[in-house]
Amino acid sequence: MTDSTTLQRVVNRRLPGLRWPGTRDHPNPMSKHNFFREHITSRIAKVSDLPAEQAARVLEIPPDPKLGEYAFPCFLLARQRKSPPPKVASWLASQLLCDDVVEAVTAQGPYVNFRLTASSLASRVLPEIATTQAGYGRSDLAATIVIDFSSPNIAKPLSIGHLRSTVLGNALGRVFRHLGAKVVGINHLGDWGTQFGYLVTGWRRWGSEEELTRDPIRHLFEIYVLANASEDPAIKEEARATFKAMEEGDQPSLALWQRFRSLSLQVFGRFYEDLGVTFESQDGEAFFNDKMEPALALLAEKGLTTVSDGALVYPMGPEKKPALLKKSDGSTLYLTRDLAAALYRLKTYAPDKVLYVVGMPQKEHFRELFTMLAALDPANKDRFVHVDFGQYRFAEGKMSTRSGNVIFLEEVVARGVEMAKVKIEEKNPDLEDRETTARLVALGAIVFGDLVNDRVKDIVFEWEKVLDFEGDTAPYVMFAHVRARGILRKLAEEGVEPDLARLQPGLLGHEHERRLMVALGQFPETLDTVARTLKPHTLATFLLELARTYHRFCHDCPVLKAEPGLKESRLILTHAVATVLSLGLQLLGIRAPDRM
RNA sequence: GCCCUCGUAGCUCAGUCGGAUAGAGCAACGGACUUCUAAUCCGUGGGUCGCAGGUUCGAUUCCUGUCGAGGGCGCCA
Repeated sequence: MTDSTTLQRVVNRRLPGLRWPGTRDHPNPMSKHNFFREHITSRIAKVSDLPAEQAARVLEIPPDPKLGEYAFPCFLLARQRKSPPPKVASWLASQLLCDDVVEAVTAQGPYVNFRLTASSLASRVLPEIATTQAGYGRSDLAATIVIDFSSPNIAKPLSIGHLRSTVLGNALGRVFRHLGAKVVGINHLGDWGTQFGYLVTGWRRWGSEEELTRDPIRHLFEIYVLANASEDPAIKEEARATFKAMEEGDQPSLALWQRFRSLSLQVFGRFYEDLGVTFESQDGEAFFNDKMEPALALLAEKGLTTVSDGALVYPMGPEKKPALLKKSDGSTLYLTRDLAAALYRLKTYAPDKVLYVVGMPQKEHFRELFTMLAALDPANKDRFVHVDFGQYRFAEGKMSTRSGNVIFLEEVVARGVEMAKVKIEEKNPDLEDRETTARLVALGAIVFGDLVNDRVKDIVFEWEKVLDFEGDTAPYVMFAHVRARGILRKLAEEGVEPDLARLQPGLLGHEHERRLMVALGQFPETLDTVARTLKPHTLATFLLELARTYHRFCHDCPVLKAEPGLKESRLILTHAVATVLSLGLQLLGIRAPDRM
């Protein structure tokens, strides 16, 4: 019942700005329903005969908030009227009178700037947040979205490289769920292949129950490395034979494999729990073992495959560049498994979109896969998206598992937690449950430090940066949240709770207060941008900006000691900020502590 | 050789649809805690947006070329 055009319809109605990679249209993200925007553009339309829709398309946010909340560039209008833009701007400004929404209309060069009244800002934004709470910014995107993410290899330790796919997929899933989509998270585990022949062979020679209990992944990895590095042809031969036997259902070997798999899942599970990562399915490559032949048959039926040098290939594009589906010895490949998996997912979940959160190096692989899927069914054309991302590297060069210069996730977390404990000792030694808070802070810093970067870029790994808790970091955002919670707590002790009935919107006219409200009002649009671009870093930078403004507010605008009326109003504002900071972090997979 | 991505302050990065004097953080220097947590705030210095063309009233943004970095290119995943 759902196909990509249905989604596009749904998306266009609900989120006009939502554009999926690979599509041609560039609808204006800012045209999303927004009271202030509509108010301003409808008034411009009334006096200038420029359609409101067109005015909305160019209405922008001024570079300096001092200029106002919105700005209308007059270049288009100027051309229509054959008159210089600054002249048109001052004419337009003179035609637009202030009202209870717009406090000042000023022409500045070719722009007309609009400054909103504090009372309209406050009465539009604050009640909405107060009533919707953690549901603020929710939408009803009626779509099913499958997200393939994290997908580590079993029996190997997680490295910092696994972090990207995991946190990106998690954040995207959370945002889409918030926007109303049904999200199917899939951990497509690397749990099959010749490597497991080596692992089982190695285990039979060097395996130790004791070591396996103590640190399963480390032990299995040692064995794997040992077996792989071995020059002994007998080991190589045994490994090959073992895997072949596994494929044919050899019970003793499969039992071992099953055990290693579940031990790995247990270890990964602790990390996923920390990050609030959940999956609807953890079916890995092995699961698709028996689903490849039918998939290949489907392709063959349509005459899409050919045989070349004894191998089964799919010829790509006009140059017929072959994508290899079956080796000349008859064994299958990564692409074959992904094809089977994709078809299975289509059948099982009937998704509108399937996102693969996988690194940039596999771009070509997905291009091949998506081309084949589109050839099978034209409806698949825009359904599949490779959410690609850059790699972690050192300033000196690349990380490489083989040469051993990798950073393991476990170590990053451990050092982060230690660092956070030192910081707590120094800043807030009376804090209860320091272990938990230190963990939240460290994990937040690591996750945020990743997500704050545009995913297409490589990330230079530096310990000092990962362990930094000041400046543009998760702890900075968390601390703003902690300050807000502190104020709420103090006032609660006085018996004062945030109460919309006591909001006096006209009093929140301080520059910091205005900026806070503007930012809070932009939260829903920010979520749409994340969904549209599949780039959570927009939300991360939004949160930094909101936190920064709130820290300034804390510095200059006392709540407890404010006059009656202003005090209650600032309390409501503080509550709204706390709500959005905590919600925003949560959508990134980060839990915000109440104290730190 | 062909294809993909990136290049913005000393360093790490933002910059929305092409729009106003290109913004943060770190590092450096100078200020602000008897006050709701100073993991904070304020100030100073720091830029040929890799380079050259093109499109445009207007380009960090779009196009072409070029240089630099990284990645990919039939029997790995």
